[in-house]
Amino acid sequence: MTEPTGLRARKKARTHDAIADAAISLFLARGFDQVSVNDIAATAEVSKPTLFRYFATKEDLVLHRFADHNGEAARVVRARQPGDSPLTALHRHFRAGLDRHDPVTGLNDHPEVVAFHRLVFGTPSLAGRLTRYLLDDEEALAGALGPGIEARLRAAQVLAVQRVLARTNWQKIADGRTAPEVHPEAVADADQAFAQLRSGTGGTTHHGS
Amino acid sequence: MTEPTGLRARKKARTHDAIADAAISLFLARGFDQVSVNDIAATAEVSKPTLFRYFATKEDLVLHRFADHNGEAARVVRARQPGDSPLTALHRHFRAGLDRHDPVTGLNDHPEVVAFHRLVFGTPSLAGRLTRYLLDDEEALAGALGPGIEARLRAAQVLAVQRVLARTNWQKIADGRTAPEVHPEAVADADQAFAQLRSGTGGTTHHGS
DNA sequence: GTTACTGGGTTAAAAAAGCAACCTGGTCAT
DNA sequence: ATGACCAGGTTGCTTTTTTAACCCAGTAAC
Repeated sequence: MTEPTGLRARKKARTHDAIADAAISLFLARGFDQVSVNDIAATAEVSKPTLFRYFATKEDLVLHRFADHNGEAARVVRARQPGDSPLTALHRHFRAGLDRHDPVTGLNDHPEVVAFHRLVFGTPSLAGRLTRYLLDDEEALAGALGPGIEARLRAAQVLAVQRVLARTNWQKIADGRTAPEVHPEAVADADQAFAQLRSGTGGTTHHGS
Repeated sequence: MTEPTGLRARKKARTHDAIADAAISLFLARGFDQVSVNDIAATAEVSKPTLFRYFATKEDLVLHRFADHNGEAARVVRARQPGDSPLTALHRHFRAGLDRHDPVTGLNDHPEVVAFHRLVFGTPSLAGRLTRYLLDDEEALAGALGPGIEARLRAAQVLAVQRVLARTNWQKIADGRTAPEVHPEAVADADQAFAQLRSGTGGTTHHGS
């Protein structure tokens, strides 16, 4: 199961990281629009075509971290334990993210993470493209939940709820509070949110239907 | 006059250095014959064919430092000031090497350099190949000195003398003395050696003959 | 109102690197 | 002596990267 660690793969990963690191650090230092892709390529010591072979657009240089999580909700649903409803699995997964202070939950007070979030939400083109990622995620989740309009609706609701939860947590962090301090509220909010989702669906859709 | 520093050239230089550094440090740690080229390639994180694209033989992994100086004597002669004899130019150059403790003069007491010399002279295949480098150097110097057998003879004598000087200096260092301490003797030895060379040739061959 | 620059993104060709398989010459068992 | 193995070095093929040139959109200068 171990993916082959040849020279090629190792160097590819390093190049990817070098580009991403150069991009993020330049963006954080000077702002998204004040950095050209040429600057990034130069800093990462790769050519421009190489940069675009690793990242399709300038925005993706920032958003690949979210892209890595793409389809995660769908995966969680598909990999859930027999007997668990999709919502239960998603709830557990979000809760686990909270516990490990996963940045995607908004519950992370590392200065770098906070600055990163400010960068994303403070740059229109980034925030814009981020929503497109969410749409993909939503579509995948819908596919995992089943066919028909009902699944799509529920998928949209779930992701909307998660977005609000993350945004709420991030806001509290941005106001200067610490992650451990906010954690209990975040858990309570999540519990309430998922309970509300469940009431809407009745929680009737179980595995192996 | 600045040589173009493109990405390609920079990365090539880095790869070259990475291989050379990996090789030297492994050789110093375990000895020439106890290290395989596979080890070196793995440590430098390149493939074996790549290693051999940069260095023709395993020996060259050690000797490229000498190879870099290849043809130096010839260059010195060709670039000498008008009015200087070849011997004067070579003498001045050797003297300058002494003053800056250039490792090729043997007058360098840095532990790494000493260990490097011990490696070279203590490994037959290395010492052997080193003489081949000297032969190339000799041929180039002969070409710079002029045509005919006379130039060849003088070239051979010059390089032989330099080799003895370097070896003498190195021996004193190997005996535990410091480079600054040995420096005056080294200068005196060089002066005497070049004086002797001059007496043999009469020093009559001047620039712009 | 062109002209010219800048920035995001692409293309084609050539250099460089990786990989796997091979050749050769030694050494060491059986 | 035969066969297996290892180390130095090579070969052919594929993937990756560089390079330089280009396209298109905005925008500042004249």
